[in-house]
Amino acid sequence: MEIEKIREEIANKGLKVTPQRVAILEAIYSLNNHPTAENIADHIKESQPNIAIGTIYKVLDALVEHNIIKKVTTEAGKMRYDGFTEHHHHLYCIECDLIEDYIDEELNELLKNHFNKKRIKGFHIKNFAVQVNGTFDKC
Amino acid sequence: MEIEKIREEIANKGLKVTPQRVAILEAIYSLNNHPTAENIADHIKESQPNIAIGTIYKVLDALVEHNIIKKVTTEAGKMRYDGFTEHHHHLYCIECDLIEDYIDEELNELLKNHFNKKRIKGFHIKNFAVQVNGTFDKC
DNA sequence: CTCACTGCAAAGGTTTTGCAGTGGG
DNA sequence: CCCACTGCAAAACCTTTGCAGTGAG
Repeated sequence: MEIEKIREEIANKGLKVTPQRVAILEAIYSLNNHPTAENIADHIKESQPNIAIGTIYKVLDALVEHNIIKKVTTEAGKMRYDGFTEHHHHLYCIECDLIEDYIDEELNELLKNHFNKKRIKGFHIKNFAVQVNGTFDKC
Repeated sequence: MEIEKIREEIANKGLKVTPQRVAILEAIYSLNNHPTAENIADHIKESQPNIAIGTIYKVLDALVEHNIIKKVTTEAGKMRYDGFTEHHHHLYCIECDLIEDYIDEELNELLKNHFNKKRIKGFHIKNFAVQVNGTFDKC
C-alpha cells in the first residue's frame, strides 16, 4: 500500500496524520506478520530514529480504537497487531512464533449457520474466530 | 474433585506431591473460571499463607508442562489457567473479563470435517479452538 | 492559534530468575 | 539421603502514565 493511501486511511478516521503514525501503520502493513510493538520499533528506527516507545503504544492504541488495526493475543504474552481487519482466522505455529491470517469464507458460513441453529444459553454472540494451531512447512 | 484424586493426578505425571501444588490445583478446579496467578494466590492464602508468588508461577508452569492444566490468553494481557484439558472452546465476555468453557462435540466434528476437506497449503494442523466473543446475560 | 500528539522518563504490573534452604520419595 | 521443590528478593519485561514541549490542521 502506498503512503498516500495510508495517510488517507488515518485522516478518514479523524486522526491527525503524523509522520510517526504513518511510519507505524506502514510498518504493520509491510511487515505483514502480526508484529509486536518492538518489531515495529525496529522496522521504523531508520525513518523515525527518535520515536519513543511510549509513542508507539499510544499510536497503536489509537489505531486499534479506530478499527484501523486489531490486537492479536498469543501464549507468549506479548501483544501483537494485525493490519487486516476483516473477519478472519489465524494460523499459529507451535514451533516458531509465526502467526498468519487465515481467510476462509466457507468456514465463516459454516460457523454462522452452526451458531444460528445452536444458540448458547445465557450468551449473546458478537463474533468468533478460529485459532488453528500447527506447524508451517517453512519452519 | 477430592484431594486424593488431585494428589494422584500430580503423582501420576511424575511430579512430587507438595502441599503447594495440591493447593494450587485444587484452587484451579474449585474456582473453575480460568483464574489468574493472583486469583489463585488469593484463594489459597489461608491454607498456604507463606507461599511465594514465584512458587505459584513455577507450579503453574510445571502443571502446564505436564498437561494437567492449560494456559488461556486474553486481550487483557494476564495469563489465565484452565483445569479442563479436553478439546473445547471458550466464550469470552467483551464486557467483563469472564471466560467460560464451551463444549460442543457437534462443532468439533463440523470443524474436523471442514479441515479434512479443505487442507491449508504449507500448514499442518495439530488442533484448533473457537474463540466466541459476546456477552453473558448475567453481566 | 490551539489542542492533539510526541518524547522522555518514571512508574506500574506481571512474570522470571538465582540462590540458599527444605522436604518428599 | 538426594535432588526436586520452595521462599525470598531482585530483576526482567512489557506496557502505561504524566508532563512539558511541538506541530498538524
